[in-house]
Amino acid sequence: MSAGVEWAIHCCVVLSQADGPVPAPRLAEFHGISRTYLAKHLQALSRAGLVSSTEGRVGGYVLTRPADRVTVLDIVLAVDGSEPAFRCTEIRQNGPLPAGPEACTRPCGVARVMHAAEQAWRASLKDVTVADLAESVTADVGAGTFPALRDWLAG
Amino acid sequence: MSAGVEWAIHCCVVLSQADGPVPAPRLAEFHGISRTYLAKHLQALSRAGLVSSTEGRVGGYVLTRPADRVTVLDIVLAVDGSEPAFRCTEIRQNGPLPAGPEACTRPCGVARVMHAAEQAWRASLKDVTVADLAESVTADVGAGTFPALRDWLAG
DNA sequence: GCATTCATACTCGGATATACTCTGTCCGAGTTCTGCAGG
DNA sequence: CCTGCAGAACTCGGACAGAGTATATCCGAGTATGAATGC
Repeated sequence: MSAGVEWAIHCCVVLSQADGPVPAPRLAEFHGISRTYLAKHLQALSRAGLVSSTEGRVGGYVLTRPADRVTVLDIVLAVDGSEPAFRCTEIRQNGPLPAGPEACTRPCGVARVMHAAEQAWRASLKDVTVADLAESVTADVGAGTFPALRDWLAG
Repeated sequence: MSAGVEWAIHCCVVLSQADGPVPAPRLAEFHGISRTYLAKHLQALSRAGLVSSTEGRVGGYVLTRPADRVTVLDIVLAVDGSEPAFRCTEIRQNGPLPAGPEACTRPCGVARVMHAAEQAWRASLKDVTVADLAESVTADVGAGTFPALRDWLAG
């Protein structure tokens, strides 16, 4: 899995606590990561419609939806792509003893199992929102975190 | 996800229905895939202890355990590695406003969510055995499939 | 006819090239703020 | 003092290299078979 997913999720949590638009370089500096590469992933979020970008001197990124309407799954799919991890190549239709296409009216058992597992994975990610993550931050490192963040963003 | 996972699973299903050892080239020919590359993945299964290899003229691969004791998760982890897909880099400890290591007594919320999703994925794969897959094959393409397979392997 | 020996053919296993995606970077297009000149 | 304008600085967006991993391949080590040979 792409490491940019982690960056994107953390950035969304920060954006949910910011008052106005936050530029990409500021987000990168806050997390101590590469400015230019983070910008690439933020572009992916923008293409997916999760964040809205404004240009100009006071521009930056803003969450388009309320934090409790943005799921972790949304972010993961936006950054890593929405294609399933497992792609069935139908090898049962190859070789000297093939199961003809007419006999394969539904996906083979292997594909069904992998698909079900991916659905379970997605369902688990869909249950958690950015708002939930923000709450967990305050629970983990203290309630003063986000006010300090806002101060740092303003200064 | 590696495409070799699909190959390995199908090969395990075939091995569960074979009477004796099956050589890697035979498995590759049956599925219409690369001989040498399949051999590499079978080596992974051998290292993981899922299959046992015998050399010599009548050698080949055999399942070490009964088919109903081999889960799809076992095969996936053997081929793709057992490391989790998501690796937390603890970027909350970076930047100008870091959450010190002393405040991070447990994994951050993001890591917890990703870990839970991966657990759900693994649990789903662990529920299905090679025996279940073999049963689904007979249900999908007919009961005469495996006898024909055994005939082809013998011939 | 039977045991022994040897050549052989077949198997697996690891070491070796290539293609593709992820990672990281750079520069151009566009927009807003700010300073200044003029009325 | 207010308004209009021009410049500049800052922003995003897409196009451009490098590294790591998945893909594909080859050849060497080892073993059971089978035939040939000697008794």
